[in-house]
Amino acid sequence: MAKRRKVNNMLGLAVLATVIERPMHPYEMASLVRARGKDDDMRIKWGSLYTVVRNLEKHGFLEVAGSDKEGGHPERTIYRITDAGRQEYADWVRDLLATPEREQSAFKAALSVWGILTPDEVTSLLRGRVALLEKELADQRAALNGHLSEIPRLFLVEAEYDLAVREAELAWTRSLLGELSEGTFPGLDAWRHWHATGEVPQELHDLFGRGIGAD
Amino acid sequence: MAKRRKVNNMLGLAVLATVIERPMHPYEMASLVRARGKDDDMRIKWGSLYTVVRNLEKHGFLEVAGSDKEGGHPERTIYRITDAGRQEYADWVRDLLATPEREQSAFKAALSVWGILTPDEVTSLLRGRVALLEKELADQRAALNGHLSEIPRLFLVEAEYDLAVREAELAWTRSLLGELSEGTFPGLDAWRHWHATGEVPQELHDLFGRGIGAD
DNA sequence: CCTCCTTTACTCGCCTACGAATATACGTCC
DNA sequence: GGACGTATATTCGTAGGCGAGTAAAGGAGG
Repeated sequence: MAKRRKVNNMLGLAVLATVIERPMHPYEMASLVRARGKDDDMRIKWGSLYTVVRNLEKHGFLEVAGSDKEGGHPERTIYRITDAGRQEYADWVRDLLATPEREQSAFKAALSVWGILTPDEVTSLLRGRVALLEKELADQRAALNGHLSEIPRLFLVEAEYDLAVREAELAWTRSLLGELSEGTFPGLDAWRHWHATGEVPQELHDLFGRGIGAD
Repeated sequence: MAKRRKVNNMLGLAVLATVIERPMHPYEMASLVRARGKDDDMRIKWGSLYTVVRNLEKHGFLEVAGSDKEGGHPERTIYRITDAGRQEYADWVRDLLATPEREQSAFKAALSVWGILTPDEVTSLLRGRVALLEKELADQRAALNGHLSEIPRLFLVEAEYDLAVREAELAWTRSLLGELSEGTFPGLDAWRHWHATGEVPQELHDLFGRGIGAD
């Protein structure tokens, strides 16, 4: 049901996942997440870290296990996960796995308004996107294969998932690009004409009256 | 380059996309976005709307075109897009189209820590996810086909994109689920053993010493 | 024509997110 | 050994996000 969590920030999940091992101070949690390469999944914002930890404590998912003053001045506070915290953690993961969430994508938003650019410009921009994506994906795939040789898949499924989804994105974009550059995308002329003359072509005209896309 | 925008909220893009047509007041922008079915892409948060509009004005992308007092008390302020606003709008769209952004997904985060659940529970949760996803996608596909019969594809690519990506997600999840339920996913026994006895299996043991996933 | 519900339209205020500043310890290179 | 860069740890300020509250207007029943 994707209920609203007391602590919603995904960084909180990373914190719980880390501190469940043993009590530690916030900075150490972040370091561990980073060391394990999971910071790629849940980008660490240093400003948020301490807020999130404090919130987790406020809601009883963490508790202070003492504070460490030796060495560094900044008096580090050590946190320990509580039973409620373990509960919340597992529950959260269950929820995330079971409930498909519609995440909003920037690219999708851009596609929904691409009409303000000319088809030719769009084509060239998408060509750039595809090139970048190809390169990124090649690197990503190489990195994954490298890791797979020393780490069990159990700890790498999220990377496999990410790769699969991005590959689908690439494939889709490529096919769209094909339609655009070969001129088979329907309405291309009207689109071009509209930008050239500023006048709305007949076939689009009535759509502007009511809301475009309205049922 | 994905530069940091003065106004970063995607709702701002929706606002610009709407107010570019003609001057209007914030509520009308939101209504139009909703009427056009684009609220699916950029979910409208009423609290954010006015903040975003005010910010767009502060940065010179919108300007006040007068205020309307007739009728409703709440004194509506009419905004008009400026040249800078048109510029920013096009620029923003260009940027979003050309630059693939790594969006962080909740599902991905969950997959990165799925190990705390037992493989059997994960399997059952994913089965649920797949079922939900199938249903949602069937609806989405039907809706898209319905729209395609009356609206040019030009205004529906973002829906096609979304569908394609979510179908890839479904396919990937299905295949993972296959491996899990047929027992072909590597390390299943170790995983199960770990949860049953609480002891870390040999093959995972050395991974916990250093950071898992560290290079 | 009075009541009540919905739609229109916006404001308020809390909470969160996070960049930037801060401050010490720890090497290391000349 | 002192100057300087980098890693360790945390606090602070504040802009922004957004739920919830407010309030008039329009319309539908009785």
